[in-house]
Amino acid sequence: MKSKSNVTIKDVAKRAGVATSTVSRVINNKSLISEETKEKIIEAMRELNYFPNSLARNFANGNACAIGLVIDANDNNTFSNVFFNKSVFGIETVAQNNGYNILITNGGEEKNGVTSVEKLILERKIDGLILPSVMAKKKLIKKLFELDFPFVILGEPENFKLESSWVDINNTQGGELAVNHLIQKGYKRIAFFSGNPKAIFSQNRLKGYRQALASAGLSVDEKYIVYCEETPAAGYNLLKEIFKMPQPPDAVICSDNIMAFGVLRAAGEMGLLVPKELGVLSFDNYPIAEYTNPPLTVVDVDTYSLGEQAASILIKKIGHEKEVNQQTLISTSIIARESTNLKGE
Amino acid sequence: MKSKSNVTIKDVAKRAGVATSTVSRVINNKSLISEETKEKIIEAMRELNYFPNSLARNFANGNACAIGLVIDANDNNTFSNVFFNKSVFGIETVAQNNGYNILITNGGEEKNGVTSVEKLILERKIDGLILPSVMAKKKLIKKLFELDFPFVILGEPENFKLESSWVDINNTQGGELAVNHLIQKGYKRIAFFSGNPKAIFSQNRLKGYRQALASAGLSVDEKYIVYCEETPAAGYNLLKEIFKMPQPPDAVICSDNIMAFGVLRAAGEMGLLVPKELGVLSFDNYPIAEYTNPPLTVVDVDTYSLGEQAASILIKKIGHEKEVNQQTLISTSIIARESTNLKGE
DNA sequence: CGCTTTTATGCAACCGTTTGCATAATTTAA
DNA sequence: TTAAATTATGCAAACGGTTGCATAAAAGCG
Repeated sequence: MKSKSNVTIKDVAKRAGVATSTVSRVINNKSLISEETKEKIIEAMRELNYFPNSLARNFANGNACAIGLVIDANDNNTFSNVFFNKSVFGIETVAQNNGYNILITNGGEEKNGVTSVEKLILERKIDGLILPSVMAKKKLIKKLFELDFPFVILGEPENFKLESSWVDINNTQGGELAVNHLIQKGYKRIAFFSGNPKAIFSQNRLKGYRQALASAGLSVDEKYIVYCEETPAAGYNLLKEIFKMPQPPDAVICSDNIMAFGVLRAAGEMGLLVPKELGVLSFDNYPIAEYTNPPLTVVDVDTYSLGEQAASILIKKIGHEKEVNQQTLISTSIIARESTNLKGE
Repeated sequence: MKSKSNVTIKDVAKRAGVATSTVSRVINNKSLISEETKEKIIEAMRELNYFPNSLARNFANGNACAIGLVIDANDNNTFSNVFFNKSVFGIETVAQNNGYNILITNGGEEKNGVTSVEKLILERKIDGLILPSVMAKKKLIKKLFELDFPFVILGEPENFKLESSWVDINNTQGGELAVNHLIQKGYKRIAFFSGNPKAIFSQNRLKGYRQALASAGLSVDEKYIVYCEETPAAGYNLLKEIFKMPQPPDAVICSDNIMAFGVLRAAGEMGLLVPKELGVLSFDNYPIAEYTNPPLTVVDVDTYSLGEQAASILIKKIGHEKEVNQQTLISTSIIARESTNLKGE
């Protein structure tokens, strides 16, 4: 059909006066080939401008050289999600370096009882799967085990936590880091404006928050822990609300930059000086974080590494029949900016 | 090698008591098959839980069912770039619906005189290419023509503008829209804070700006047109600078949200009321735009559609031997917010 | 120096589909 | 009623690699 009359391995073999198997062995540098024939073959390949047809190779080898990446069908902001994007970049880089392509798929839809992910696997389009924890439903994971199909979860999953491989940001450590930074700067009454309490990352951050306060010998005031949406409006309202308390906090940890944005605005309106009278710290380092007024101290999460790790674990799994499961946590770090600089150092 | 002992077309044929060719014809619903055998075959496929092996299909058909997407090797922010991401989402969606995968590749590196893009093509890993205009260098495009390989450029290119297919945001119309909106709101002296003057999109926006002013019978004050980096600092400095003029502008169009951010901060410090004393409008609608103080009026560019268009043009090209080249412009629209609401309507 | 071991290469089957051509079965035309 | 046209299906050769097995040549050994 689509011919373009291309050079094949046979042409190379003929030209070099050897069998196709020998050429194949040179391409894959397998077994022992004498230096002499090797050079002859490489020369022939160059002369004919030969490139191995990857379709034929994949077919013969029975692997697609592709890894599937499930995206959240319900979140049509997935692609404007910085968290997601940077990890995709990490995945992409590692995959590329190992000769794998990325195949993005919508996790949701089901057709005649077969999900699109399942179809991808059964049609042999992918050799492994990376999926965000929100997509790691029991049913799908069971299916993957059944098919003995290699996969890695992005973010700590709710189910099969021990039986499967996953990579996550060390949110507990991040929560500790946030509190320790604020304490070290001189803040004493630290509130926590959390996102969705059902999300595991929220729970872990809170865990770190509690641990760090305990280690510092400070008590946890449950009224200082509040859950809300990750919007500026929520941050704005929450700050105004919490300052009605007889003893309001002197610092706030926000689970999101956008929320912190609202907190800063509210502080401005209330005439509260940041960082003198209120420290503000947020998880994640969005591009806007350095441009807020004052610039925002953040817990930086390295989602690029997250992606890198996920991909390299997956590729290892694809290679070896049985691999021990692996759970990896990526450490966070503080980027200190003006919003928590209590002593004006 | 990697067996997993899967059901093949032969098993289905045997089960249904027909030849493999007949099964194949049912899979591809080609030529005429009697309803009777068709049903028999479909039944057999269901019973055996058969899924066609896409590796074998791709090999037999000689197409990879994949489209390459070149990313800018020099821009390691590519993946945090909202513009880019939304268009990728659009490309992805269309590709998926047409049975194509996306294969992302780094445009830059060259090895033994062969770029990675070229390698992808020669190894038959992709059937078509989408590349951003910054990556559409003369050398590469010539190569693509030589190989008669289908491609679409994302953004108006500098070279081969007429010979190749491309899709872009209608930046000229966007520039007009911005000016018209401001005029309609009652602003009279409109400045333009542009990005890189060498970028074609900047030139087009400026063209629209001039055209709209001319249509409205307003003269263009060249001192109102300034180029700078797309950072808050640049916007901040530029506004302070321009207000040293004897007759400063009463509105500013920024080529980027981040720049507008700096302009708003400078206005705040200078005691300039937005929108009463200064209208501020920006290209692009970042998530922060609705959370600035006051919320920012923007020219919204639909990069999702941009991606969709690019992908569907490419897929058409892949299908038909020769297709007339196509240049498509995606219209922009105004999202009016408080920052240009001069009359407090 | 003959025999075993090692090294280098060729032969041919195989991977699972697709498809041109041949043929059998059925319908149409005259 | 028979030849021609149409419809439905099968046969087998591709597609371009990879790889187990066989074998020839070279090296090592006693």
